[in-house]
Amino acid sequence: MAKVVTRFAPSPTGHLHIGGARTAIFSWLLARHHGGEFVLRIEDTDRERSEQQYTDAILASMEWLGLSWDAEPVYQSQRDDLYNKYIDQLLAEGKAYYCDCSAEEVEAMREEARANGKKPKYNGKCRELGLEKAEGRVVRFKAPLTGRTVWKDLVKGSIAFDNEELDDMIIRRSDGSPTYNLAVVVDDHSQEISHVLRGDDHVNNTPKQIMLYTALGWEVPEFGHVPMILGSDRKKLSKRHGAKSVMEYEKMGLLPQALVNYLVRLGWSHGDQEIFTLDELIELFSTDNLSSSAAGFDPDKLLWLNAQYMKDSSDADLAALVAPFAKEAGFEISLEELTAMVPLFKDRAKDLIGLVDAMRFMLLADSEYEFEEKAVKKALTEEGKQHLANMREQFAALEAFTKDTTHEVMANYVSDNGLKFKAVGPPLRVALVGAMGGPNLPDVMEIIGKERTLARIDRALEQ
RNA sequence: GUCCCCAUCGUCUAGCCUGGCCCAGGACACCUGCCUUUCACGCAGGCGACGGGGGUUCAAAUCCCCCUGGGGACGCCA
Repeated sequence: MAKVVTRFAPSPTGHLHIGGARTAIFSWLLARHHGGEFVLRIEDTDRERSEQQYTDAILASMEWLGLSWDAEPVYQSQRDDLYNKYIDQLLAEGKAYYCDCSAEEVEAMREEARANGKKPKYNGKCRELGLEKAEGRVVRFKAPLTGRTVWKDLVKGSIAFDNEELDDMIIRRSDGSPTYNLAVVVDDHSQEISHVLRGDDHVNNTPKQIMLYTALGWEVPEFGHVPMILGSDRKKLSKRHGAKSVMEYEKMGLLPQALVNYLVRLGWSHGDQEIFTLDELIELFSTDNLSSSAAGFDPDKLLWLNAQYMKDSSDADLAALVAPFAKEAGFEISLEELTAMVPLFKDRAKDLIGLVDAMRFMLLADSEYEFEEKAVKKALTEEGKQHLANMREQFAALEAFTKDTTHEVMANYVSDNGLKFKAVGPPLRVALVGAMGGPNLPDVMEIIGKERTLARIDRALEQ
């Protein structure tokens, strides 16, 4: 196979959404799998809606996801000369023509076609008029009137359109700027793109583009149209489904690898495997096992995957990951301390914000962590407090204050007094945690240390 | 309206091309139990699908046709 070059071509009119991210990932994987190149193109020809801040945000999201690109991004807004060169070429070769039909006229043609039970389209009025270049005239592509345009789609298989369905599209606007389909073809060709992977919504543009390639005498690239992502209810993805930008998932505390893994798995599979490293993905990826039907987005499964990645992270890595979230929540804590705490909590949260939440009682000062009323009532009874006071003395006497020694104190206290663990566990838990849930007590004590353990017991005794 | 695409558990999917190994496998979610001082995690089990109808065949989730349903596109947006 010739060199594989894929691309991702976002238009900077908003943040990078998960749908776009997914096609970007597929394109990236295809290139990496073949040892080819992955390039970026910013489709900013819509000057009204394009903004630099969105380009910056999209690139930042790409980086966060780990999708490296191989050359400086190309900006369509800076290539008018190139587009014009080819539009002029088509004009010179009689494959395009000037048209002076007004918007109202064209709209009337569409209405008429629709009334006749046809697909609404421009009727070719100026096609053979031989109009000269003039202010306010657009350039239209002289599309074939008969025949069929067919291609073998990488994900959907053979797709065919009757050329009769298509009209003479505008390739240069009256203000002189090129339109999307023209610009895309010129760019994909000039950037030597071999495989175009893009959203399903472009299927209808493909025959038009193929015609342009043919008219320009260029080789047609491979096309693959990835189905879109729907909400879990199979309806169009919207805000309330969690149709968010990549950036929002970053803010929620998702790991980029988990998001990538989830998105890839949504519409692509390799047998029963659910979790893939990036290297595995690169090695296994093929458009052959891309699904041709739309996929529903399931936030629960995404979270589950994220939890798996958190569990598999090293303590140091996870600590570095949560650090900004802890800070955001107002906690000043060193990376060392976080690294020590994280193993107790890593499998108790599904995202980094949840992780900070789980650690909250420990992060809070001894004078500030809160007691849950219900738990206090249940565990800090007179009897419970008595046991607490007794154990406090033994903890205080400990020289080495570790999870082993504290556990030993508890175990001995239980057996010496003929008690059940249930008699001392809950009160101590409420004393240290403020609630009934949480990690193993000796582990907690070892981390917060003797002073803080005693301080917390003292506070509990006052409840 | 016209054209294009799609159709397996609630959701993501395996199987479909190369019919029999599938009274359909895995994962998430859900339910039950186990583990545990608690909450999670984990483990074990359970619930749960080939959209409908016709063909072809000894045999169809798999091949063919029709229907239905869903999505997309029909711009001087991308």
